[in-house]
Amino acid sequence: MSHTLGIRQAQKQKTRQALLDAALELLEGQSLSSLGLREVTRAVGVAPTAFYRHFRSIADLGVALVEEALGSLHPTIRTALSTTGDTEERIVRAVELIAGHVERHPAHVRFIARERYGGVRPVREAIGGQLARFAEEVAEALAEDPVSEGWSRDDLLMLAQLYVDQMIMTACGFLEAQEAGPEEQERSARLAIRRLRLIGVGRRHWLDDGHDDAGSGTPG
Amino acid sequence: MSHTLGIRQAQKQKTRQALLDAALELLEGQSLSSLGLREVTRAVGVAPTAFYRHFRSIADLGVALVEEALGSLHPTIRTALSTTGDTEERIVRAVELIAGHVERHPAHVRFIARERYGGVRPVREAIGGQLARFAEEVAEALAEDPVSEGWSRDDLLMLAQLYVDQMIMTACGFLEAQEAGPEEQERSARLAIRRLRLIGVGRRHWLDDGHDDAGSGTPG
DNA sequence: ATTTCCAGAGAACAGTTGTTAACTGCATGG
DNA sequence: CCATGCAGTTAACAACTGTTCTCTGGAAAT
Repeated sequence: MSHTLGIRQAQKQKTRQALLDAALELLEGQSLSSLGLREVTRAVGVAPTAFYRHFRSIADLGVALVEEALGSLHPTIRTALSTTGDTEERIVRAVELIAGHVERHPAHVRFIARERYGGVRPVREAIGGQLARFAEEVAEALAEDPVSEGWSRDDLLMLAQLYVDQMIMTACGFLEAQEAGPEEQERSARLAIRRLRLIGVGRRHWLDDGHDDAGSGTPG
Repeated sequence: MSHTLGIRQAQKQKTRQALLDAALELLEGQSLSSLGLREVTRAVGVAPTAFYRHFRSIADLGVALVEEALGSLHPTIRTALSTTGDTEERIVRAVELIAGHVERHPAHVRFIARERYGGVRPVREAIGGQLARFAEEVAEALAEDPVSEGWSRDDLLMLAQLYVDQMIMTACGFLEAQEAGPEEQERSARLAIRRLRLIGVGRRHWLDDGHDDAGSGTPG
């Protein structure tokens, strides 16, 4: 691992990264299923056949892009979840964190939003897998919160998924607001905060009303 | 309107509908931005040039598909919102309604989910416009509910959008569950119900805690 | 009955696509 | 130092794309 990889491998990874970058840029104006192999190689300035040295197909490249866009986000989320503070503070912090991420990696966010239900099955599944991992991490963090006392594992996961979906929708909102001026971004932020607030209120009062759900079926 | 349109116009509309249907079917395996004009006409069994008699471009056809998929949904939603009953009953009713719609028009739902953040700008905007209309209708219905006493117009719209987004995500869940067996559909339904329940709890306790938000800025 | 109109057909255009094959040059391992 | 491996090139393939122009048959209007 610590061994500096040779000139050969280094150059290969460089072109591979160039392909990924070019693809991501081209994807700002279209979907993955319409992205052409030649289109990508042309943008990089490399022969079409060179593509096959790195990816089996465009779908394969798409999966790699998912890894790049979401894979590195796990530690960020973990640290964000472990920050202490007032409920309100944590909400604002989370929204700011999302806003920052969208501002720094807009193309990545757009790609994920676009391909989450996009036309390329393997990519869809890759994104779904990563989001499921996020949800589990959030659920884990929620479980350690004293507010979650008495919550079933199922309900915790439900709430975690709700938070993950909310995170994505907030990111999408910022993305749309980004090309509509800063005052729209501000509006998006305030909207996201209020949404999270409302979900938080629901969370704190979840066990107040009786939830005699006969279908939950998790007696353990 | 009541005038029976001539043989000429009738045949034209028939071809137009055939193009829409064929496109929708082809879109189950790809995104709109990769759908070819010739691909569609070939599926219908018509000359490629005939396409231009009905649509200026594929994007134009996409917008027409949005109209078809979402336009007819407004009355459904309005009636669904005006049904009376217990909070829990209404939630279950709503989820059942979504499940039924997905089962009846899976291709339409898939299309909307896929193109909401898809690669074709006019289609994205058409979907966004329709969803905004939905949100306004929901907000209107919420305003008449006694639970909404004391709510600001802004907060009502926030909640309405949350419900609309929830509707779409529930529909997407059913779509994914559809190709995974009935027990997965059941699971999706129960998950959606609990989500709506939690949001409902948050709604009922929204005004309990003080929300001295200095940034809302809607004094009028 | 005759003219007008127009949905759709047909052919052709220049470009594009993914994929195969055989190649070249250079970093690498023995 | 020399042989091997392999990233990237070149050329060619059949198939496909959107768009234009010209044409035709039959419904509609006069």
